[in-house]
Amino acid sequence: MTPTIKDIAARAGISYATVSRALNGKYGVSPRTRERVAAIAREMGYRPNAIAQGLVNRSTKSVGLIIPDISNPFFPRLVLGVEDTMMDAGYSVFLCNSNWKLEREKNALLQLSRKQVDGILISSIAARAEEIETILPPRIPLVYLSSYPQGTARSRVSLNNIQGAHLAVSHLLSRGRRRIAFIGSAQEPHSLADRLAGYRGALERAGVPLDENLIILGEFRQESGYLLIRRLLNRGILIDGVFAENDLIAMGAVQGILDSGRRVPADISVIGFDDIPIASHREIQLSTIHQPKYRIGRRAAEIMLRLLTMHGDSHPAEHAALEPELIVRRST
Amino acid sequence: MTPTIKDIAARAGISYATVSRALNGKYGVSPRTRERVAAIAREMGYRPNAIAQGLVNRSTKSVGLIIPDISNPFFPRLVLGVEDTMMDAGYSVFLCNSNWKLEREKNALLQLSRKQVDGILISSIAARAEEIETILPPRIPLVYLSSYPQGTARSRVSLNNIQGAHLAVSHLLSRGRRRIAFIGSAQEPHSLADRLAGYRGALERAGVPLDENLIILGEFRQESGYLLIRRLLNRGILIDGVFAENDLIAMGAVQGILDSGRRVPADISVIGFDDIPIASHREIQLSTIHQPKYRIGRRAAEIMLRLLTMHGDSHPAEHAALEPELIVRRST
DNA sequence: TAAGATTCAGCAAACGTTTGCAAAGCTCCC
DNA sequence: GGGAGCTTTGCAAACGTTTGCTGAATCTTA
Repeated sequence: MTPTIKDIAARAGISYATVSRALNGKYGVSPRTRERVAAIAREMGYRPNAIAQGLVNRSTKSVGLIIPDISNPFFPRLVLGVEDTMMDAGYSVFLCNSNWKLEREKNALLQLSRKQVDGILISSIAARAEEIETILPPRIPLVYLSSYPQGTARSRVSLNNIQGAHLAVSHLLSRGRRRIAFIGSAQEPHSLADRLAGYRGALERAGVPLDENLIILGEFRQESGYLLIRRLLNRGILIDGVFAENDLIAMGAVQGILDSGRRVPADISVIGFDDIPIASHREIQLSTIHQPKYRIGRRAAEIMLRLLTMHGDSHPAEHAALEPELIVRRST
Repeated sequence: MTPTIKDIAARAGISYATVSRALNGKYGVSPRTRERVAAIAREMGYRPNAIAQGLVNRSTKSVGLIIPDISNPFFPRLVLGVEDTMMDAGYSVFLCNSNWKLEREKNALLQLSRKQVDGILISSIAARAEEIETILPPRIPLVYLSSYPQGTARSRVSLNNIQGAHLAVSHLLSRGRRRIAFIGSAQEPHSLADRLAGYRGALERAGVPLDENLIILGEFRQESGYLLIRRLLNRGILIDGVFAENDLIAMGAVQGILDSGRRVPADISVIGFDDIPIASHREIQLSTIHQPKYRIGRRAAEIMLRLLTMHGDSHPAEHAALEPELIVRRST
C-alpha cells in the first residue's frame, strides 16, 4: 500500500491534520515538526492522493481537451500548445477524439464532466451551441479553440476564417484565375460557413460571377480531395484555380489534377488552408493560409487558466481571433 | 450545484444508500423504487461523481499515456489506437508529452501516479528500467509501447526493430549498395541500439565491411537528417545508400542529397523507418519499413485492459513483437 | 395463525484529504 | 504567579460515493 497522511502521522506521533498542514505549508505548524514531517514523508515515499484532494478541494487540477481527429496533422500542434501551457500550470489534460462525430463529442463531454475536470477545451464540430453546452453544468469553464458552434456565449480562440479565405481567393484572383473551385468538408459546419463566406466575398469584390457548381464538399482527407477534383474534371467542368478548405484536401486535389494530365500551377493553381508541416516540404510546396496552431492552443489554455483562477465569479467570455497569413509557394 | 445522490434520496424520501444501490443495479432494491429513483435521477440530471467513486472504489477508470512527441507523425496513430480501445472499455486517457526529455517523462509518471490512474502506457526514452520504474508503486500496471528500456520485466508491445533494420539494409544491399550510411537519433537509446544491430548484422552477413564514419546521430527531425547528410557529403565521404532511423530523417536526407546535386535513388538510395502517412505521397515515395502504428497502440491497450481486470493477482508480463514490413517505393 | 424465510431499506463506516474550531502549551509582562 | 496573547496541535466534519451489517416488513408454509 502506498503510504497515506495517516501513516506519516502515526510514525511521527502526531495527528494527521498537522501532517496535512505541514505538507501544504499552511500557517500554524512549528518549523521543527514541519521538517520532521517532511523528512518522514520523503523517507516513506509519500505521494498525495490527488483523488482525495480533488474530492475535498472540489478541483481536480485537470482539464479535458476534445478534438476531432488527432491523425490530422493540424491538431497535434494545437494539442501541444494546450498541453505545454496547462502542464506548466500544474494541470493534466484528458485528451478525447471525437472522430468528427457529434455523438462522440457529446459523450466525451459527459465523461469529462463526470470526471470532474476543472474545465474543458474543445474544437467542436457542433453547429449550434445548445447541442453541446446543455450537456455541461453552466459553471464549468469552457473554451472553444479553432472552431466553435453558432450562438455560443463562451470564450473562444480561433482564426479569422473569413479573412483567411478572402486572402486565399484574392491571391488566386491576383494570379489571373477566374474559375475557382471551392473544395471543402461538411464535417465542421462553422469554419466551412466562414471560409465559404470569404470565398464568396472575394469573388464578389472582384466582380467574378459565382458558379455554385464549383462548390463541392467531402471530408478533411487527402483521398477526398483527390476524388472530388477528379469527379469535377471528369464532368468536363472548366476550372483554373482551387481553394481547398484544408491542406490535406489541397494535396489530394493536386494529385488529382496531375493525374488528369493537367499541370499545377500552370493550368490550375491550388491553395490550401492550415499550413501543416508537410505543406512546406520541398516536393510539395503548397501555397496555403498559415494558422498559428501552437499559439491557438496556448492562447486557449491561457484563457482557460484565467477562467480557472477567477474561480467562479462571473465568466466574462474572451474572444480571440488570430490573424491568418498568406503563404505563397509553388502551387499558385 | 450539480445534484448528488443525497439530493435524489431527499426527493424520493429514501436513504441515499438505497439510491446508490438502485442506480448501480445492485441486489436488494425493489423494482418499484429502482424505477422511481431512475426517473428522479434522470429528471434532476444526476451525474455520478467519478472522483468520489474513484476514492471508494480505488479505481479511477483512467489511464495515462506518455509519448515523446505528438508532433511526430508516428505517434498520433499510436495514440488513436490506445484511445479508441480504452474508450470503448470505459476508460479515459491522460495524454502526456515528454518532449524527448527523461526529466519530463519522470515528472509525467509522478503526476499520473498522484492522479491515481489505474495504469500507465508509455513509449519510454529511458535507457534502463530502474530509471523510471522506481518512481511507480510496483502494483500499478505498466505497459511499454513501441519503445522500452533495458532490463524491464513489464509488459510491452513493440516492433521487431532488429528485423526491421535488417530488412531495410538488406534491401539496400540487394540494390547493389555497399557504402550505406546510418543516420539515427540519440534521443531514444533502445530502438537505436536495435536498429543499429540490424544494420550491422545485415552488413556483416553480406560481407560488407563496417565503416564507423558512416554512422551519425542527431534528432528525429527532418532538419536533422538534412544537416547530417550534408555534413557527411561535404566531408567528401562516399556513400551510395542511406538507412535512416525514421522517415522524417530520411525525408531530410533526401532533400540534402538533392540539394548537393546528387540524385535519389540513382546516386544514393534512401530508406526510412515507420511509414508515416506522408511517406506514401506521390511526390515523396519514400521506401521504408512499415510499422503497424494503430495496431501497436491497440494491442498495448488490450494488454493493459487485461492487466486491469486481473485486478492485482500477479502480473505475468506479456511481450508482443509485431512484424515489420518492407515497403519499396521510389527512393530505392 | 405463527414461525421461519425472504425481500427490502437504512445506518454507519470507509476511501484520503482539508480545514474550522477549540484546546493546550508557551512566552511575556505586570 | 496569573492572566493575556500568541503559537502549536488535535478533534471532527466534510467532500460524494459504496457496501457490510442490521432491522423491519412481507411472504411462505405447515
